[in-house]
Amino acid sequence: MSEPRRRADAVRNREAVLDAAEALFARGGADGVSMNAVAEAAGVGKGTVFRAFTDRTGLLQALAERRSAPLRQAVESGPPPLGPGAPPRERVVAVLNALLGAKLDNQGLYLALEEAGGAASPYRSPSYGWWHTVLRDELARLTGTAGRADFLAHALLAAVRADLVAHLTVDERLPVAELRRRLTAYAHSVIPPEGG
Amino acid sequence: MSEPRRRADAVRNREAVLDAAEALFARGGADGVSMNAVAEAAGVGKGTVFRAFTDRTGLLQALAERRSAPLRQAVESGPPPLGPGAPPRERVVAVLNALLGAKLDNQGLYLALEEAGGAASPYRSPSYGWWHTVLRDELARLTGTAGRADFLAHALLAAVRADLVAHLTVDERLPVAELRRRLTAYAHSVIPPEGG
DNA sequence: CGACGATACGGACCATCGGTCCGCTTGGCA
DNA sequence: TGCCAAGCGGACCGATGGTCCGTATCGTCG
Repeated sequence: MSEPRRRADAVRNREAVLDAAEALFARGGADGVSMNAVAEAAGVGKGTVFRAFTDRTGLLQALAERRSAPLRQAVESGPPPLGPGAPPRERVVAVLNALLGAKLDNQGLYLALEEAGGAASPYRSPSYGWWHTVLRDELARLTGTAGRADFLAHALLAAVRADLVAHLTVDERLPVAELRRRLTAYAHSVIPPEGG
Repeated sequence: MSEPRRRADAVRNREAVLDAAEALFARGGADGVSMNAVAEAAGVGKGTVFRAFTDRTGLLQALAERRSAPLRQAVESGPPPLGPGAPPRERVVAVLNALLGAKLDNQGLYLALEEAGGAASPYRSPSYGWWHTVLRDELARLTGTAGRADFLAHALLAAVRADLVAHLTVDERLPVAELRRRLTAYAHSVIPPEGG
């Protein structure tokens, strides 16, 4: 069961690749961030990148994982309203807004991550499952049927998808503050009241 | 201003390509439908495909256009509840359900269409704009502020995105009837009441 | 400390894909 | 019937994700 021990240089390189890729996404946006570019920026061979992350999707997921770790931590065990304990309505809205924030920073990364189809569909990533579970469980405390909470969670997450967010802020030039306001209003109107 | 007249063989070939591509998507799903494959299946050179449709996105959009023309027609000038005239709530729900139906048939096509990023983002296609306008205008009759209706329309459309639909029906094995029920319930709960 | 096997490196290499180019063919009009 | 613009097709191109394998390095054990 124990992991077979990783060599020191492998660990070091993995970190370097992660850093380089993060920088590339932060700087240029989504385009131009090819695996070749990442390897070069990290000062590492291409094979090294693929050994560390299996494929492009693996790299993107690891990257997103690292970037959103604090947020997940806050949701898992931080103080309300993000952490457990707040009334369901408030917590769901807080989580959605936090997620929106993550997509706004890291636009390039999340665009790349959600673009993939087939086996790499965003819906198949463990990360999506995690967020969906959090929302669903919280919503289940408000709605009668489980199926309802389940679909509602999907719908709410769909409203903060990276490409929609990018479209609204970049193409339509909707100010971020306004976007936040609309998302919040929408979420409030969607989430059923306390009385089920 | 007049279109420069198209040669007969060009028209014929265009149709052949459309048919071949449609068949490919209907049969195999999204994968394997490369431009090369389409050209070959149509019994036509690759250059011909690109002259007729400019690029891959053009082909996909033309394809989707053709497949959904009757639906658009029905929404534009058909009988209620899909056509104009029905109460906003019912019409919006009807349109969403119709859209869901279109994504369920033609899964491969819509998956391919929504996968694209960058300049070919689904949100930049005229088709999306059209559906969004329809929903927004209808919703605007119910909500106070325009911005609210606008975002709500986006959110509702996001709930029937091809990859989400595929995830629910294929991965989660959610029966189509159940999906329809949940979508309808969700839409009803989201759309503000008449007095809104 | 030396040596040996497992692990990792790197970049040449490969297959595939969307898209372009251009010499040849064909349709349509006078 | 002859001319020429419109169209054809498939070889070709550049980029990309992913693989392969000879070589270098790590870490351990005697």
